[in-house]
Formats: sequence, structure tokens, C-alpha cells
Amino acid sequence: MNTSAAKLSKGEETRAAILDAAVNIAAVDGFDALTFGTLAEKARLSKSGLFAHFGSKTDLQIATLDEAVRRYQEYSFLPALKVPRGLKRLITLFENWLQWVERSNLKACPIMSALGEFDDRPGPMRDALHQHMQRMNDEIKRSVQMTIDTGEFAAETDSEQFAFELFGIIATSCRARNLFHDKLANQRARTAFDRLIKACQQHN
Amino acid sequence: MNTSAAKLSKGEETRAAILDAAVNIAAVDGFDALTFGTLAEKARLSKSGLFAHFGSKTDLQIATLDEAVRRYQEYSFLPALKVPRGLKRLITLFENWLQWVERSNLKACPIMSALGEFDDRPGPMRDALHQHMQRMNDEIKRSVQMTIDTGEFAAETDSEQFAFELFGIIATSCRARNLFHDKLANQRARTAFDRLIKACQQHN
DNA sequence: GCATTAATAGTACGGTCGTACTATTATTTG
DNA sequence: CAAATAATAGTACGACCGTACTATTAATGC
Repeated sequence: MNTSAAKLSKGEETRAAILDAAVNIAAVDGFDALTFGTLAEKARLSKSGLFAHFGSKTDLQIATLDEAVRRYQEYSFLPALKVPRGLKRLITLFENWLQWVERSNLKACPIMSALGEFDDRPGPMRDALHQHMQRMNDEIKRSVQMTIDTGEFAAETDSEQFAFELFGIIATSCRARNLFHDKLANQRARTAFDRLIKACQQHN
Repeated sequence: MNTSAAKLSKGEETRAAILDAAVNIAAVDGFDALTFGTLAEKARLSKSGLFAHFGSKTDLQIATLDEAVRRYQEYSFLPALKVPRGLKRLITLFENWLQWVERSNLKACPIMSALGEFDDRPGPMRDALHQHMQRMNDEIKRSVQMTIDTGEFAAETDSEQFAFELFGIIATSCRARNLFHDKLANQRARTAFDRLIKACQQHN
């Protein structure tokens, strides 16, 4: 599951397997449901054996969030970097983002779960989440700026506004998929994204 | 807190007070954190006394969700009905929606909490949530249709797409407010909404 | 291959969970 | 105001929670 080819020690291997199960649980049932009991059962480990890998529940939650974000990066952002900077890369980033949950065989988006649970609850999890989201936001803004630089977007394009709206499109598509089982969710998201793009192309 | 002027029995009064505390807890800490213990403490009741009002935890969660949605209706949708149907009403609905959490003195949106927790977890809570969201979705679609009927929106406007995008704008504004403490969140939401409106006004 | 260290299991603890059941008040009604 | 009923409190239960601590097994390095 890890991309790096470096040989893993037994402990690291187990830890990776645990985090894989943890991300799956967090995606569906949330990070609060990430108990040592249920996770140990899912990872085929004793509760105490599992506990030894993480000093506390909070550490486990943060490690799981980190892993989720790592996968998002792996499936969504990093591949987009192979596409030439500008509008094409921005579109690729969006498309990858729409599909990364499916591609990593998750039933739901763990990052969306984390946002719902911790966006307004002070603590280490919120701090970690804030940092991750800040980074994602910055990456989007930078990609938008590049698209301005290539001349494909109008100079007065507000990259922060773009990121704001993009997050909204992704969020509502997740909700439409999960709650309404809307098979057109991705299609609708693309329609919305297209309009956002168009608006940035023409100056007002 | 209840809008109806009907005199409440002691039990109904207590129940209303409980639900008020419950909505506050659910908004911040989620519906899973809605335990009889913590809620009893907040509502100044014994755990068993509280339990008597709801047959089970699930019933408590559903009652809390119902109350949250009732307040959304009270602060957001119903007042908009006083505005003449068409674009003006649609804009009012949006503006009320943006502000209803603040106006009902909540620290976060309990409905967003519910969406994050239950949009992908089968069970009675998901069913109740699905029904509520379906209704909200229908209300928006009807408001859009009316705006088409008044001629303010192009005839080919996709009301489902409109509702889809509107949910996204609201969702991302919540996130921006809570996670990033972005004071411009509402402003950004209005910018996005304006663009959505504009797109519906001109046929392509 | 044996000593050393890492990884996992076992067990125990106080705390809170949801939910019964009974007892005691407070409210409503005749 | 008394009788009936509703509302609340008390208590108890097994289950699971997070986290210590110790014991055992497996992996690793000389």
C-alpha cells in the first residue's frame, strides 16, 4: 500500500496495515468511532498490541488523518503535477480529486469526515486538520495563480475565492453521492466546475 | 423557544429545554456525542429522568435532528415565504440560510454535523436525515422553478443543479467559518451565489 | 545461533456508555 | 383536596472505553 519501495520492518508493516483499516473506519463511521477495540478486531491484533503502536487515541486519530491526506496527495495532487502547469493541470487536479476516494477503495471521504467532526472542536485534531487544509488551500491557490500566469485566467481572478468555491463543489458532490446515492454527482460537479472556470477566463 | 403559543405541560416544557441543549451539543460535538450523561448534566436533569423523555439514544438523536431542522425552517425558509416568489425570494432564502445558525445562537450548524456523521451510515438517523434533506432540496427546486416562471431565470435552468451548487456554497462557507475562522466566508458565499444567479439569468 | 531488542499478547483498572427496573416526587384532574 | 397520573430521581447492570502495567513471543544484529 505504501508507495516507497523501501523495505519495511515488521512493526512498520503492521502499522501500515492498521492505518489502512483505520482510514476505512474513519471514512464511514468517523474518527471518534476509531476505538482501539473495533480497530484491533478489524486489524486482527490484540487491543494492547495495537495500542503499543500509538501512544494514545488522539495520536491514532492524527496518524489516521495524516494517512488519509497522504493518500489524497498520492491520488489527486501529485499526479496532477505531471500535467503542464496552467488550466490543464487545474482541471486534472479537480478530476483526480473527484475520483480519489473511489480509486483508493474507500466508501467515503475520510477528510470530509474529519472536517465534519473537528472543524469546530478545539484540540490537536483540529490543529492537524487545519494545517492540512491550509496546505491544500494553498496548493489550489498556487495552481490558480499559475493559470493566471499562463494567461488562461483573467489577471483579476481571486484565487482564494476559487479555492473556496472548489471546496464547495467537492463537498456537495460527496454529499450527493453518499446521502442521495446520486450517480450524476460527478457530472453535476463538472458542470459547476466548468462554470467556475469560464468565469475566471473572461474578465468582467 | 417554541413558536406556537400553546401552553406547554411540564413534560413538554422540559423536553423543549432538553432539545435546546441537545441541539447545541450536536452542533459542536456531533450527534454521537449526544450521550444521556453529558446531556443530563447540561439540562440539569438526572440521567434516568432524561432517559424517560426518549425511549432510546436513537430516538433522542432523531428528535434533536428534527428540532434542528425545525429551527432552520423557522429562521430560514418560512420567513422567505413572505417575500414575493421569484428571484427576490430565492435571494432571501439564501441570505437567511447563511445566517440562521448565528441567529439561533448556535456555534455551528447541527445539520452539517448530521450530514458528516450519517450520510453514509445506514440506520434510522440516515433515513431521517435523507428525508429532511430531500425536502430541503425540493423546496429549493420549487423556488428556482418559480423564478423560471417569473421569467427571471432562463427556461432551461436546471433546478436540481442549482440546488446541488447552492448546498456546496453553504457547506464551504460553514467550513471556512469554523475551520479557518474566515470572517469573509459569508461575503465569499455571496460572490459565489451571485455568479450562480447570473448564469441562470442568461441562456446559453 | 545466541543475545538483544522489537513487537505483540495478557490482564487489570476506573470511567462512561445505553438501558432496564423501582421509588419518589410533582402535576393535573375530577 | 384527594385520587390518579405524569414527571423525575435512584440504583443497578453488563459492555466497552482509554490506558496502564507485565509477560511472552518474534525479529534482528553480531
